[in-house]
Amino acid sequence: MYNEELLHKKLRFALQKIDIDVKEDFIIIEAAKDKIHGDYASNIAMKLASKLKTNPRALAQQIIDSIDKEGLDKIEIAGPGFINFFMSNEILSNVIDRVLNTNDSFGTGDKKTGKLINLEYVSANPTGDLHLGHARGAAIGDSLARILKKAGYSVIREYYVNDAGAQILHLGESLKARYFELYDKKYDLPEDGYQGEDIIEIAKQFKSKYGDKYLEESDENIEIFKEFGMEKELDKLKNDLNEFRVNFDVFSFETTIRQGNVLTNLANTMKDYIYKKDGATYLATSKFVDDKDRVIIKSNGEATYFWPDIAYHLNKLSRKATNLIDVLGADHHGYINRMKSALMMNGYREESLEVELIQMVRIVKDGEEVKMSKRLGNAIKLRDLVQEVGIDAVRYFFVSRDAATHLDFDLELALSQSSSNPVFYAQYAYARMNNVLSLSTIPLNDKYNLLIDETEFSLMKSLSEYDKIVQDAAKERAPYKICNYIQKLSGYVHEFYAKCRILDVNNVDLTGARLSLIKACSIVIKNALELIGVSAPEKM
RNA sequence: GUCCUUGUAGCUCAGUUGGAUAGAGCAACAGCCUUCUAAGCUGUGGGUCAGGCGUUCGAAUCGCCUCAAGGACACCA
Repeated sequence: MYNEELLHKKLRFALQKIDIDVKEDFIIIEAAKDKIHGDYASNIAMKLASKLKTNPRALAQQIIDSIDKEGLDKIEIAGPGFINFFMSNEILSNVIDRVLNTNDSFGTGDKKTGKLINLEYVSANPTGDLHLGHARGAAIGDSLARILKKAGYSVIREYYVNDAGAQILHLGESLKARYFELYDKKYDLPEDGYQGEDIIEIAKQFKSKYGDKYLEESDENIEIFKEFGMEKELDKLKNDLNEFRVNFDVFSFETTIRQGNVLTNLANTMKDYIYKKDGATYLATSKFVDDKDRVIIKSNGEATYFWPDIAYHLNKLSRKATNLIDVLGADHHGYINRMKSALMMNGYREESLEVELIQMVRIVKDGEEVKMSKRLGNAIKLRDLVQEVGIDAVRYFFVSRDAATHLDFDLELALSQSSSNPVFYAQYAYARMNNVLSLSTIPLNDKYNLLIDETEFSLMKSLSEYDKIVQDAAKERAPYKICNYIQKLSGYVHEFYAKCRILDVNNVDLTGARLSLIKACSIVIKNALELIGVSAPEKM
């Protein structure tokens, strides 16, 4: 049980004693910002006073009188009615043993029963390399998956491949054009075709597999180009993502989803909301939470992206997912309510789908924005960026801020190995702790009453916050909170390191206790870095 | 025009869901290595929390209005 939990419980019992019954999350314990306010504080007396129309300080006194004071050095009323808690050293140092005993699994939350989260992210079309926008979605999606699991949720990580649309046709034609070029034959690159270098590379592979077998001009062989191109592109995506430490449990293909008469059946079950107008088929999403109806089948008979995607979301739900989370680019904003509406037509709650919008990444170079276009093949690729600045820096950079905020990616800063990068700060803290531990021949001990320096208390309090941070980050779908925590803990580590000499052969007891403390710190830093997919180097 | 996101120190961002004197990191300046890694630490300066009105014991946080930036409003994906 961590400190906030303990105080929470104490407060609830105290309130029960004086016949006040409140909901559990009405009680808020917060870490005090200033040391003169103790270690933790609660505003419960003020919140209750306005409800019960009594004096907050008097109420606070009543609560204090009836609270169990074990483990507390002091408890006092301050300001307008805050209750400040001063924890005993023994309670504060409990966390060290808790970390050392649980090790890697420290911070793991209780299993959330009856919940299965399906988390879809990246889902980039296999028509080219991943660019920075995808990379941010990948880093955030993958980190979120790790955090949710740590917090106790069951998670399925999923990638949706649109292998049935016009984009793949363009890919096939672009590949065909490049293949023809290798034989000095002309095949017009379609206007919307892909011009990236990677297509030329794939064309060479195509040639070495099939030779000149598919050089006829007819349109009939386009399928073979589509399939070959997609397979190669998808392999590349998987490789890049894998190297970026981003993984998936399931790849779902559009062609598989709409196999057989899935869409016909769906049209049947949803027929009450489907109508024809101007030769197109519409879905009456505006009957729910959308602001207008949406086309599902164009007048030329082709399905829109939306239509099979409904089938896909229903498919995910049919696999027992209780919560769907889509990590999408901010430009998909208009898509949210139409998909929610479609799901509601099928009897699901609006909340069964949650969308995390990833705001645009703007690339800035020489003070000016660099425009990206995947089609023209001039986009900054994830692979290139990773090669320049390393996986750790890229992942940390993309995750360290709220997904909803715009991200200016300064190309020069990112492409130069810069010591101002916060990831080094954290890794350095870890490496330092690790170095001291490896140098020492003094055994760890649990004489934590010897740890009385300010910086040591900061570390202990920081460690005991970890459980709560993990839960918060999971609940709010906010991986950046882990980064904030890492910075804070690393800062305390550096402060402690600068102020307190750890290894001292003349004081084995204190040294042993300090070694236990820094061992715990190194475990938690590594643990937290793992949640955002960043490595913890033993040496730097 | 409607909707979404954002607006906090020169720059990049936090701010524990309404709490106490608004915080970090860069950048600037001044210090700290005979001792476990100076990729570090300590200190100084830096603020109309975009602006206004309201809600209450209390607002950067909640509500309304205004301003600014970006995005979305397809028989595109």
